[in-house]
Amino acid sequence: MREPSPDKQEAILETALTLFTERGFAGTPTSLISKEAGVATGTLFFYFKTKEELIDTLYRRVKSEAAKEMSRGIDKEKSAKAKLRRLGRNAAGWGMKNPAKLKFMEQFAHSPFVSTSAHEEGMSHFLFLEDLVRQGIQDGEIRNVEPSGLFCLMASALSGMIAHALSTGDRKERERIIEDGLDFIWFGMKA
Amino acid sequence: MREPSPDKQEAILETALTLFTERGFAGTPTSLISKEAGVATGTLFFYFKTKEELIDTLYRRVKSEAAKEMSRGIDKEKSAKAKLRRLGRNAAGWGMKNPAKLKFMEQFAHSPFVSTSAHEEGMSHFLFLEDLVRQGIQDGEIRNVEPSGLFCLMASALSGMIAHALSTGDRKERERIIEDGLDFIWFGMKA
DNA sequence: GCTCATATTGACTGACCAGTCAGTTTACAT
DNA sequence: ATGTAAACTGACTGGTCAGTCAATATGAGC
Repeated sequence: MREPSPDKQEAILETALTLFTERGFAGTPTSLISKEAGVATGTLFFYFKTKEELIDTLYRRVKSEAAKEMSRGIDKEKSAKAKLRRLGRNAAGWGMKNPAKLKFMEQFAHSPFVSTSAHEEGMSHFLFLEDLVRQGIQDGEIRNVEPSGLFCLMASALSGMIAHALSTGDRKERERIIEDGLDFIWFGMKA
Repeated sequence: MREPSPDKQEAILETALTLFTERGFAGTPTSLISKEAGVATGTLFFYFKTKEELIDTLYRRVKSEAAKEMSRGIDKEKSAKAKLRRLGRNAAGWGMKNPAKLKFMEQFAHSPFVSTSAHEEGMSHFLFLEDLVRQGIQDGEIRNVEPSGLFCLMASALSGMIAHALSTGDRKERERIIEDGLDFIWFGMKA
């Protein structure tokens, strides 16, 4: 018997990530992915039944990783304000370190190539964030408006902020953009 | 001689808009577009040299229309706060009335199918917004941080807000989402 | 009505590509 | 060593589709 090689699957996923962000889903033939990943066409289809399954897996992974990185250490903070700020900084840090994954998320967030179920699963990882908002409202730290609305506003502002921070090469300026962005979000939410 | 028919070109663009948002760029064959638009394949390629030229034209048009609608009547307002609120309401109103166009913009904002030049032209229509922010800072109404950063934050929050408002059918709730969103944005910006 | 330029048609083509499969290699068990 | 189950290979195929083009329809000017 032989064991499936996590290395090969990983190589395929990583290559696909880069190529999909650079050339789009339809613009990248599976043959190119397998070639760049150093495996045969057949191998790609051994690990992923279809091209769609490949992008779906990729989407789930990236979303899940992003959510995990963002939530890192927020229970250590006690106030909603501090939690939110920590979360924002985590998000920014991850985005700076993984621009390809970030671009991938943006590019395929509304894409019909990614299945509805993958989109839903991706969303689900960020639900803890809505709870965080809800708790902040209960504690009187956050303005009492519909939490799901605040969550949307915060998430999109965050994403816009990171994209903008990435557009400059200067580290100092990036930090300034991030701090300003976090201020914007906090002032928008606080009671 | 015969004149090119604006009607046919319009029908093609309108059909393409719907199909692209529903099925993606690569997912919609030109043959389907022409069929649904009620013209022959050849006619589509008479009005648009390539499929890319078609989506580019569409992108430019939609972005330009969106910008125009958003800026409607903002010179009537005197304060930055009032201008911003008017702009936000315009944007929301347009988005509610043109969900397909909005979805198209979101879906293709980061798409490699749309040429760089079309992306740039699309962006350029929203530059007046950055000036508005700059003016507000000068007048002491808006917090003194880099205007381009504020612009990004505002734009992404706005877009997130509209998408969220569209997800409910109830008119009253929509209005609440919009008012809450505009508050969020304003509190985030004001001095 | 006739002419002519151009709009319109749709069958066709050449290229491309997702996914298959018959065969080959690998590594584990006995 | 040998058997064997599963990983791996890559040439191949069936289908699809962007874009072409020779033929035809249309309408403006005479």
